[in-house]
Amino acid sequence: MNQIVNLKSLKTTCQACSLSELCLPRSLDDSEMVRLDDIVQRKRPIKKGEFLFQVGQPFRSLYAVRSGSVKVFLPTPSGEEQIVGFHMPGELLGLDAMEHDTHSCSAVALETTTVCELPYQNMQELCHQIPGLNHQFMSLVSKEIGSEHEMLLMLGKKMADVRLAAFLLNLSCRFRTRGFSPNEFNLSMSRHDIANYLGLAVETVSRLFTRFQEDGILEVHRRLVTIRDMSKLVALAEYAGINCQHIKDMISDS
Amino acid sequence: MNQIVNLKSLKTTCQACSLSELCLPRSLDDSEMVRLDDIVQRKRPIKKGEFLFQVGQPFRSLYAVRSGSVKVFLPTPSGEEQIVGFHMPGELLGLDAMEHDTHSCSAVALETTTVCELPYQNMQELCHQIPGLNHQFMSLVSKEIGSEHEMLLMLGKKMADVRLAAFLLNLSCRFRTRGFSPNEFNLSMSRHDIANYLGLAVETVSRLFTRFQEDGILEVHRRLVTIRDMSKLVALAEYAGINCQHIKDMISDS
DNA sequence: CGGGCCCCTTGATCGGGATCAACGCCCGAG
DNA sequence: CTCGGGCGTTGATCCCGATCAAGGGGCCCG
Repeated sequence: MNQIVNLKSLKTTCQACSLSELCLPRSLDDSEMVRLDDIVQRKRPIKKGEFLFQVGQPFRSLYAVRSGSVKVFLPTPSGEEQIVGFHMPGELLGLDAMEHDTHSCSAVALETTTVCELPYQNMQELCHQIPGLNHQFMSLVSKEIGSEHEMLLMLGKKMADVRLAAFLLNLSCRFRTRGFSPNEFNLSMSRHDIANYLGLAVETVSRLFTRFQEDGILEVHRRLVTIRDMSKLVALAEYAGINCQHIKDMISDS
Repeated sequence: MNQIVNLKSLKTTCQACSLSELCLPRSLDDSEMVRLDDIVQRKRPIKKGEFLFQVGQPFRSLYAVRSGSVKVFLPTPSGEEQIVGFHMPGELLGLDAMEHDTHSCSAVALETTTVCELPYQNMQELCHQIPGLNHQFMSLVSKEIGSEHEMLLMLGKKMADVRLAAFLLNLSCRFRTRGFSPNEFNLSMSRHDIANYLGLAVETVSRLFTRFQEDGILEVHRRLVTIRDMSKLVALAEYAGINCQHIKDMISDS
């Protein structure tokens, strides 16, 4: 009896999910959402360090992060890795695997994480039946491509401090969108991961955090980051050519 | 009368197109291909330096390169640009615009180029009617994401010589796939563009071309590149963690 | 055919960030 | 509690590739 209650609480529906505005259900009506809900498999939480999938595995499902966070990376033969993204609740993973029906990158949880599994076969069928779902899916895919373009710009042209500033600002925005404070948040990834993602050495990232603190931009304690001067951070990141208008609007609103 | 003949010759069909195996028509049957053909608008050739679309323009169509080549780039407020890709015949452009119905990057012809325009609205409808088309479309999108992941790896971790080697090898493969010589080809982009794309300075690229010649890897005359020692090139590029197995197979075949 | 511009190359110097090295701190395990 | 190890910081040095500078050569234009 008790167990049934637990199962029910685990089996949150898309309708009840606070992320539905960010995720696939966006702009679906109630009946459509129920049908999406039917194919979604909500898995037991995965622990920090566990793989969601690994490069080379057959591709069966896409995954949407429900809580926690995930890093996605390309392992190289030499044992290094290149992190290509960090994923937060409401974001989709596994899009790169549709080409060869094989995962071309690996995904590992950065903390205890829950995901919704979307069997691709079923997703295709449902996208076929619900044009709005297909549209939202394409939109998320397109967003992924766009954000990778921005990343190419960072890695190709920008100084180390600009990269870190843009990274922090990006996180800040994503936290805000999810209802968390944009000014104070915990990094779920290590300095090593940040450095790897930004194409820098760990030492450089560490030194930059120190410098940003000295400049009064941040306050940092271990992985807790507090943004003290958003406008300075924006000024730095604007060199990245990233459009920060919405952040400026936010600042002037408050 | 004469004009009619010219129009007909311009109006190549998907069925007759030598690129159909690379492009969207892949795995469609004849009747399906005719329907795809109906929505494809074949435009007059665009000249070197002309824009196919520009950042900020409303998104109406995807484009498939038919002949020639195109560079795609993000312009920054400061007037620089970051090239995010070069596109060859059979490849799709404009995928990043589906998110906001606005182009988030610009595309310009590197030489006289012809493209097939695919009005997105019609594409969506046709994808809905032809599952095979939808699948091939998703596959091409996925491929785009995958190749951008590889680019992130290059820019994040690799030495200049490895980047250029991997770039040339990548071109070589794509020429081969299109029925051209993988060992001798003309670069349609300037040194400046190559440097920009690879996150290097023009001078560095130029010096590397010289060094590769001294090492007997290449022969270069202006934009004509001849690969003299494919295995050395592969050895260099393998440091990039790029899978070169198919190239090795090709070498041992010959 | 001649001039100018752009593309490319080559040389010299500089500097941002990688690398090497060492240490402090937090945290979990025993 | 103590020990050990991973994570993060800081300092010193080095090097790859950027930048500055200059010159050559092809191509398009008049």
